[in-house]
Amino acid sequence: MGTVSKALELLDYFTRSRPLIGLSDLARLADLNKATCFRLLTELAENGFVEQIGTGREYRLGPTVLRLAALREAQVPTREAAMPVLQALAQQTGETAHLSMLMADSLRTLAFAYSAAHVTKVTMEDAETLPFHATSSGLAVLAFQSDAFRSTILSQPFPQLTTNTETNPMALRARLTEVRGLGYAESRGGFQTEVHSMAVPLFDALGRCSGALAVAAPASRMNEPQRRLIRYALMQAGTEITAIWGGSLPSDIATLWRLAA
Amino acid sequence: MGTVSKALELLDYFTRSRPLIGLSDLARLADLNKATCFRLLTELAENGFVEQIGTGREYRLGPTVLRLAALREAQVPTREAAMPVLQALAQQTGETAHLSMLMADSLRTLAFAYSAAHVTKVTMEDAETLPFHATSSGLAVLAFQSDAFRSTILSQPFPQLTTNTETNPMALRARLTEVRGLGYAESRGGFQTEVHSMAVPLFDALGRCSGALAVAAPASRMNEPQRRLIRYALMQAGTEITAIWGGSLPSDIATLWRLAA
DNA sequence: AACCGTCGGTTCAAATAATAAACCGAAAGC
DNA sequence: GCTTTCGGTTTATTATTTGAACCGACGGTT
Repeated sequence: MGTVSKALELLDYFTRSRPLIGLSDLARLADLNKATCFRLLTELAENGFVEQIGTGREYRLGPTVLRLAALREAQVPTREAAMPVLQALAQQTGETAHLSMLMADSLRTLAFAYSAAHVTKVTMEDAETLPFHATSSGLAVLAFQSDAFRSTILSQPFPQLTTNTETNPMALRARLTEVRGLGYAESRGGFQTEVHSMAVPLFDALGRCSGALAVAAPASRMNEPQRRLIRYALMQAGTEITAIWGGSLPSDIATLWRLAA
Repeated sequence: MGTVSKALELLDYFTRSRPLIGLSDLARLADLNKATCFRLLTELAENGFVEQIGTGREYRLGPTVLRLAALREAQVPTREAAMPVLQALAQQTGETAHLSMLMADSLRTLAFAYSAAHVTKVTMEDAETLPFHATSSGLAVLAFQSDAFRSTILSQPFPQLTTNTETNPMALRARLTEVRGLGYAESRGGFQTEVHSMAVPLFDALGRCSGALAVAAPASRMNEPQRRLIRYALMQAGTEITAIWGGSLPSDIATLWRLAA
């Protein structure tokens, strides 16, 4: 791994629940020598990707990321354009909705919306990576990738995150085939016990599946009528976001989703 | 300059008017060997900071910047929180309003808002760097920096951008003193002929001046009543944004702005 | 259809930049 | 006042980056 990647990966340690990180902490987290970490942070800071709060204090993400994001959104409206749909989805289903995107071979949460319908809800405090094998979003996205990409992912070992996590590559392949046939994916406690979720794939302007839209709920509220409601709402919202992105649904998906309506 | 900075600086070549850049073009722009540029781009792409459109085509900013920006905004609401004020300012003055922030020793445009009042207006197509010596925003920000920072900037030679650009360091120092006394800065065609602008400094939670708020108009519309209106609106909006940012105005500025009202 | 320039991408020896351990002084905890 | 940890610095050693030349593919010209 090159130096540049090491520096960029430092940025990944900043999350909603850990927005401020000190030099020594970060060096430990990233398993880097403190001097190395310092030099990388200094370079990031010189370019405004991180900044220090007071004097000799912790680091946090800097203003440059805002500027870059504004440019990206100006060219490819993704997040802002999808937010209203995401919020409507949360409200409509009464559960937590979230949008994830494929970024450099890993699936990351890009945005989420809560519903006020219940006091208990699935919270999304971290901008953490969503494992392909254990989340409905991961399955939805993986199902619609190229064979090559899918095989690369499936050739790596999968951690057993809960007692319900499917880790067998053969069984996962079968589930992916099933997902392609249904047009949506489901996870029942595979990522976190007590959390069930459903997800649909999203497609960009080139017809590639570049993300997923999901609704996650406490297992206790996931009965059959609720599943039907969420499935329907997801397909509607998925169609909408794909359209906003200027993407087009593969014709078989379009058909599946129309039939489900 | 380290490898990391070289990679990060590649991102700076993406602007609103040049959102897609090919490998060879970028290598030329950044004055890098094509192989080096390719390796850096590959690392940036592996981390989602850039992406390629089709196959073997140009590069553009990637989705990772959105995720980082969302995190930054969650911790330090800057852009989103200021947008409504910025839009109101544009509408109120009938001219183009823009917000800039100090990022790693350079002042960059973070957001802008147009007014529909006139067909001719100052457009902000590029997210370019604002020169300290030739823009009202630059003067407003520089006036409120530490002596050390100010001296560093003033020790570098200034390009003569228009016939009205002030490039003499001594004269600039005098103007900065004047800006501190008035609580706002003005530029009459120093950056672009035919563009006059006025700006006020913005302050963050630690009392540091971290950006500026400006209104730019065609020179032909900048008469004395209009100047008064813009000055007043800027001070109002500046107070508001500083408050939203959790910052506090230096007492002398607060006094100046109150008296002007 | 042969030519030309340029594209994105690759190779490999040579050169340069990154690394890690030890070391600061300062501040915080005990 | 002792100990630990902090952010930051120094240094020789080491591994990575670099750049010229090269590749096949593509798009115009002639």
